[in-house]
Amino acid sequence: MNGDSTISSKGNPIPHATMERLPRYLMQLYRFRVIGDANVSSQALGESLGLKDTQIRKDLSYFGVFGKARYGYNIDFLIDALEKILGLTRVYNLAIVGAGNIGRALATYRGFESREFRVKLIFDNNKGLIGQDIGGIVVQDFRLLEEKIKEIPVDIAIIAVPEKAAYEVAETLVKAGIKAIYNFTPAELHHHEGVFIEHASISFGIYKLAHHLSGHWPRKSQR
Amino acid sequence: MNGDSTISSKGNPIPHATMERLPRYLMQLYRFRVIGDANVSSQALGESLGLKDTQIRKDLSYFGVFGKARYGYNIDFLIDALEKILGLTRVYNLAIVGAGNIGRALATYRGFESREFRVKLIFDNNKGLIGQDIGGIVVQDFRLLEEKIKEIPVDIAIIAVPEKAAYEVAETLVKAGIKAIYNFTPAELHHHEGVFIEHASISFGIYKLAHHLSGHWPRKSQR
DNA sequence: TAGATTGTTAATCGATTAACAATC
DNA sequence: TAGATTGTTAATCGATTAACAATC
Repeated sequence: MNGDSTISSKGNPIPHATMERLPRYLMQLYRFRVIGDANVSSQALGESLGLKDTQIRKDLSYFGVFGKARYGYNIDFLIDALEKILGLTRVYNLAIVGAGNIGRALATYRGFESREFRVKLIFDNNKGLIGQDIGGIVVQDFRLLEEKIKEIPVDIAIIAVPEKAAYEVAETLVKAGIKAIYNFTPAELHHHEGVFIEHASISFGIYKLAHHLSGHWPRKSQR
Repeated sequence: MNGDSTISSKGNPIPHATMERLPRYLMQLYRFRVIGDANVSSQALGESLGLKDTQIRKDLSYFGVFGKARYGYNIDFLIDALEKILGLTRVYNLAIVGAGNIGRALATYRGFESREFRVKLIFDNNKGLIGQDIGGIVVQDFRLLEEKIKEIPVDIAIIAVPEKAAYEVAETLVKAGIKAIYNFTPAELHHHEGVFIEHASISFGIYKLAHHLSGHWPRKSQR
């Protein structure tokens, strides 16, 4: 979508699809570690994720050599490698824009806090919400964003406002120097040079389910 | 991932990627309609979504003929067609399992209610939550799920519980006859024959942002 | 009519998988 | 050693895009 090319440690471009899978590999490795496994084969890992073993080996091969023939992959070592690849070796400060239902849920989402993502700031433009405490953080006036992120540097901003407001919020974030945006609205946010935007659409997935359940569509028709 | 093949009105299989894009087309067409446009070219639609015009035409061509040379696509007609394709011509009853932060946010999410998705039931196993009212719906004991969905038929179940509990919840849902599951946990849910499962991962997207921001990974190394 | 835009075919590009030598 | 499993090459598969005749 954007000129999204990352280069592997061997100089090859990393397929987009590979990058999508790595977090799933990492999560599954955590699960294996919890149950006490020390190593895992590409076949076992693939099976647990509904993927072919060759897919796993190819994906990992972009980043170097992690396995041993006959033994598979050392889980601790591979976890370490994937954490490095995914940039999970440092802490990321998050700002959430929008203190409505979704924003509040994300502010206290354990999946962020249990990893290296720390919600530091929450903004809204609703006077009824400004000043409220959400999980230990006081909601700030959105108009103070630029000022506040000078005090507390923010790595990733989450947009959790109504769709209509999302475009303006994105503008403001980009102008304030934010380089990574996680968009929880259906808004189409593009064209911001040098800014990474990830879309986490809440409702799009349910359309696919609806399509599956209904299983019909119009025939040729019209003119 | 699963043997996910849908067949178009012309007998061709519809690419997975196409199905992912259709909801975005539909949303963008709503936006064009709101501002009063009557038709749109594949070029204009593509530009607004960061896609090539040929991509749009090819995607639509799987389902039949919707455009007119020289005029592009009639927006009302195309919206109608896409709604049919996506199965948005009927109402879908939703059940939410998990009345924590995410579950609550989804229960009152406008993006569902404003479309043809109606939250009808909310379940949890936490005594402190059972009996609570969330947006007009009383949280029920999860153990009563099978019984309750006999009274109120449910088309799609949303899983919004802690990951650990997700596997068991999915089992229960499948046993109760649910055919479509929208999974908001990082759990890997597979292998349920005849059941459509969509994953709406909240945290995976943020790993991609972290990777972009960090832009490093291990070199060859180890043995 | 002339020009714009469609739907579709063919070419390109990218991602997955099968096959297999290397190796533990 | 024999057998299992890796990393990688080559073949396949699928998705995107360029090109263009058809058509409004």
